[in-house]
Amino acid sequence: MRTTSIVPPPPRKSAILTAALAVFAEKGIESTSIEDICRESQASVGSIYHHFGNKEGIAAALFMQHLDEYWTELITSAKSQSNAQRMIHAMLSAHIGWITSQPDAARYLFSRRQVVSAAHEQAIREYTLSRFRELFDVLKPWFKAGVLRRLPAELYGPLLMGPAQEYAREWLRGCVKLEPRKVIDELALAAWRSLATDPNQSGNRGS
Amino acid sequence: MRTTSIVPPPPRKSAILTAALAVFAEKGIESTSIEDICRESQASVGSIYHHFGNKEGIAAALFMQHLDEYWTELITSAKSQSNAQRMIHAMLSAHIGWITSQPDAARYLFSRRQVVSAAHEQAIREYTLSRFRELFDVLKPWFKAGVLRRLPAELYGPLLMGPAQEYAREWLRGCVKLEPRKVIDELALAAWRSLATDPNQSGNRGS
Amino acid sequence: MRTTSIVPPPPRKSAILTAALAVFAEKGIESTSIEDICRESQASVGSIYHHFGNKEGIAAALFMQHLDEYWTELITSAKSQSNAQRMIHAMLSAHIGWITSQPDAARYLFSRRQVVSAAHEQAIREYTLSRFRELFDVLKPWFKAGVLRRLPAELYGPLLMGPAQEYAREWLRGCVKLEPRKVIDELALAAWRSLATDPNQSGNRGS
Amino acid sequence: MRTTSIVPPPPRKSAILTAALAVFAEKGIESTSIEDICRESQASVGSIYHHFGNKEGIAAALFMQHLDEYWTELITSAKSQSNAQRMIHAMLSAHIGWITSQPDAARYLFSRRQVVSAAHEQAIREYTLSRFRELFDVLKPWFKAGVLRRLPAELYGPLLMGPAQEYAREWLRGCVKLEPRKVIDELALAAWRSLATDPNQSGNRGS
DNA sequence: AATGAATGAGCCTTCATTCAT
DNA sequence: GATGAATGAAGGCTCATTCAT
Repeated sequence: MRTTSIVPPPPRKSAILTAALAVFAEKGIESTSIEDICRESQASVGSIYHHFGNKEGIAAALFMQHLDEYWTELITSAKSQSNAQRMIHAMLSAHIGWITSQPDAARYLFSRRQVVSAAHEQAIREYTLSRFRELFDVLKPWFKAGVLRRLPAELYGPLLMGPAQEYAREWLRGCVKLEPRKVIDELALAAWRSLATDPNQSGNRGS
Repeated sequence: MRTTSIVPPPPRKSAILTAALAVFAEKGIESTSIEDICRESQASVGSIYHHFGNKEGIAAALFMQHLDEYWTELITSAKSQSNAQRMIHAMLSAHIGWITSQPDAARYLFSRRQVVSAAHEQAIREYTLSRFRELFDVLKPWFKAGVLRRLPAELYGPLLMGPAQEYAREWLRGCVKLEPRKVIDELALAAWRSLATDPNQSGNRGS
Repeated sequence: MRTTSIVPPPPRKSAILTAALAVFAEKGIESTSIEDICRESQASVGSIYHHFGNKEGIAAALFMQHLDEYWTELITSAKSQSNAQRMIHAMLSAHIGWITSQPDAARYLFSRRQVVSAAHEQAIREYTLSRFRELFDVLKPWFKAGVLRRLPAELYGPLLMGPAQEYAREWLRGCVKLEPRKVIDELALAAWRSLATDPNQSGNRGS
Repeated sequence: MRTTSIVPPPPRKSAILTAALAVFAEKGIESTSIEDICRESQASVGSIYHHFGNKEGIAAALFMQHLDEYWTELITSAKSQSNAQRMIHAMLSAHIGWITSQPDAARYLFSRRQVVSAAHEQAIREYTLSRFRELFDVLKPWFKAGVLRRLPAELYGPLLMGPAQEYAREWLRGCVKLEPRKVIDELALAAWRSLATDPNQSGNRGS
């Protein structure tokens, strides 16, 4: 009886994705050659094209995978709290945590405005919008209670995540010394103050 | 005697810069070929190399030129105010105003993480840092007066400009309907709340 | 006992041939990829290689099969007549008829100079020559009787079939409106006039 | 004073065309790689693309150039005669002569159905049609005089040139021993008999 | 200053073919 | 018999850059 006690090498397809992420994160999609990915993944050119069709196929698969993980973590963390201010803090914490634990994925998703094809661009936008709405539903009670401010929809993203994104971009580029962990509270505070009706309240009102 | 005693910039050279900005903004530096710039500028390959040495030469010249214009505008606007909150508002206003009036330059500077060569990268970082300090000097009185909060240096950028940058990126990509003008007050408020010791104060304390 | 004592051709194998003919006829052998044939035939790559060894194997099998059908029809039609002019007419009729009823096969055989490998090239040439001789034997009496002209051997093909081939090529390319049926008589007449000793005779002399 | 007594090497562009013709004629367009053309022409890849845009660009330029030469020769030869039968003979003679003197060009134009792109295909068809009409004008008097038969337009090409084309294809493939010169009279006779109202007349009627 | 022909390394992609299951 | 993952050589084409004029 074979028990395959040795874990089989990760199937080619995922090896390619892993390799691609590393190289994409380092040099960007455009500057990454297929050969780079071959070298890093130990796969042949043919194999890559067999699984992903073309370079953009890899980029898109990678993007969707990590985007999904990111959002899931973000929303999960929000749902785990029952107070507006803590929710916001949890999200910022999750955001910074995700970036810290998966810097390559973060670099790939956020650090550069990667040009995934127009077709995928659309899919990504729709996906993002739907997750955003999901997140909004979680926060809805606090909007209704007047704890969080009513604003033009397109401002929520920037106010909530803008500072964190700006910080993250710098950190991911490696030119920031300040530790991410020590920054969460500040970023969360900024987001809270920007979004709260009364920035001095703790957000417990309503509960 | 010539009417203009100062020799006007050679029309070719500036035509090339103008063309380059347009194409760089649209497709990014990497995806832009010299031929693209030829087409757009009506100049020949040789002409471009004669004036700029190589592609990176164009990119760098363009980058420094617009980065300088941007910072000058930002700092000038800050200096024109004598109240912390108004300073912050003026800066956000200048930021959004600049982006609105020069979208291509903004796209080139902010929308993608453009890879200008390592050599210039360093120069750009130093330049940015020095202008940042200049800006800080303008705000220094309010820090001393306790109106603005003392924070880790690397957080000021994100808190002040993060939301605006995040919004601008979206707007520059063309997928935001909300008018930039209508957003300034909110972004300024968010920055103020994030940076002020007491977000409810107007920032006049101290003067 | 099975109803059909002769094992029917494996459906896969013939499905592959059918698919290959369609694609070869449309794009030519060289421009057809194995994957094209897979798509068209619903067979897997492995299956194709199992049955035919390689691409050329398919091309050759297909070529011989249809070449054989073509010649058989041509010769049979000639044999069915007992008068030189009618023989020629019958052949032209068979030629045009075959092309009309099997345009893909005709396109494959005639429309382009398909490059089947040198090895098969030789086999094809020999086969063609032998069938040509067979055809000649049928016409031999009329040569002996002086009804048909003695010419350099290599001219019989062109004089007999040249106009029809030229017409067929155009028709197969789809840029001819004139109906094939209406053209047979003319082509047959041209062939007759070209080959007959006395083009005004009907070809009955001698019988 | 430099007199450039040595003839300057043919400019790159025409060297490329010459080389391409040789290789295309030998292996066909599809089987010819750009590298083949580089080797044969001593030009660099870049040079080729600079002048012709892509492989098809070379193919098209080559095709038009030789097609034009061919037709010009054909029509000129027809115009030089004042008798229908001699005209036909002259055309066949020109056809065979052209093929003999420029076998590579002939192989390229006639031997295989080369796939020049759909766009050029159209241009070629139109060009051919216009030259065909030109040729027709030369023959028109003999049609009016009843010396040449009225037939469906699409049959003239096949009847006039079909046998010659068929012969030429074989000769160009190198598998015909019969000398082209000795064949002209026969091909011309066949064409004459096919097209003449009375194949036994010499075509002088009317003059 | 300006032009554009020439260069050649390098990139993305295709494709026939093999082979383990 | 059938499947499809894997391979890697080869091809078309792009592009930054040089240089003679």
